[in-house]
Amino acid sequence: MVQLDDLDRAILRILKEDARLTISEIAERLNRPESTIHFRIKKLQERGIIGKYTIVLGEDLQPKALAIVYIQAETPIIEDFLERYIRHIMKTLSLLPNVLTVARSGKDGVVALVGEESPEKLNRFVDETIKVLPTLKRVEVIPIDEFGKGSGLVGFLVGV
Amino acid sequence: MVQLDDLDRAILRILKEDARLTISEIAERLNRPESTIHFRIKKLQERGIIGKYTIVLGEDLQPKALAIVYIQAETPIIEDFLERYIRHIMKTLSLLPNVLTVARSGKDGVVALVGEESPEKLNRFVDETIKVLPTLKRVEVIPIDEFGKGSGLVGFLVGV
DNA sequence: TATGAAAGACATCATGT
DNA sequence: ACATGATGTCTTTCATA
Repeated sequence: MVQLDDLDRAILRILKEDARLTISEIAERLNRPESTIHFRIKKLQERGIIGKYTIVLGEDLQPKALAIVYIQAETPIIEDFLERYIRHIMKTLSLLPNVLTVARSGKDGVVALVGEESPEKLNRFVDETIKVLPTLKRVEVIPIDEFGKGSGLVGFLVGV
Repeated sequence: MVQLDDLDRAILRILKEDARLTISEIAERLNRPESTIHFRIKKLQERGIIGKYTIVLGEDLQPKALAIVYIQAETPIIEDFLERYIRHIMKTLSLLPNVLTVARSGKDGVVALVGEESPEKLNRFVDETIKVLPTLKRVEVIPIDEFGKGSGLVGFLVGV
């Protein structure tokens, strides 16, 4: 199992806020020697607790209108067809730049997080790209109007 | 407007992959002088196109079972009550560590991304913490079983 | 595992093309 | 936009506890 002490957690929280702080700065904030911070971070990386370092893009590049789209396919006679059809939908959606996330939901479902410049474009996208997919039992669109927690995820997901 | 040329985009893509690469390494990959890369990155930061540098936590710290939970509140006689009630729900959920994201959806809706160690715990959480909220018209649980795109978001959102 | 010190690598900045 | 060089800072390593 994963064992983290207070120092590890403190370091992780600081890096989450700003991964570009230097070891010396972190050391200063936590009142520890640089070599200790360096050692801990190295271990956290080796243990895979720090998965990777990345950037979050700013608001200018983020889509202004977001929605979660839940798709449910009709259950066909042949079970194997459903499986391949779901995979196909996921693959297709994944290739679109305005589809930020694609995930499977149960045997016959797919959820996607979709972003567009405006609510109108978003609706059009859903109508013209998703609702036209054949043999869908259900398409549910859940608009996202304002984040209360985790708003950073858009800048994290959006591509260039 | 946001204007990015190919070099900017190339740099952003590289930093998204690994924000700890040195300027010299990036310069080498893109066959450009270090000074140019340094200049571009500085500009990207100043322009707010690079919002922040952060870390993504590894799988060990991530919840194994995920679901999107969509809550719709009953529309009350007094309009202002709905507004405050929705805000209250969002605030409450935001404080819970296993609630990774909270967002508003329309006038009467809240969407949350919830994570737990196991599907059983996840169900229990939904039953005991969400479904018990008063005056809900609807609670929809969309399980997330497997990511096709954007899987990194869990490690990005999870706390320590 | 923690620490201190020392060596090497790096970012940063100024200047000029 | 690119090149070069000077400077100071940071990372990294290693010896020691």
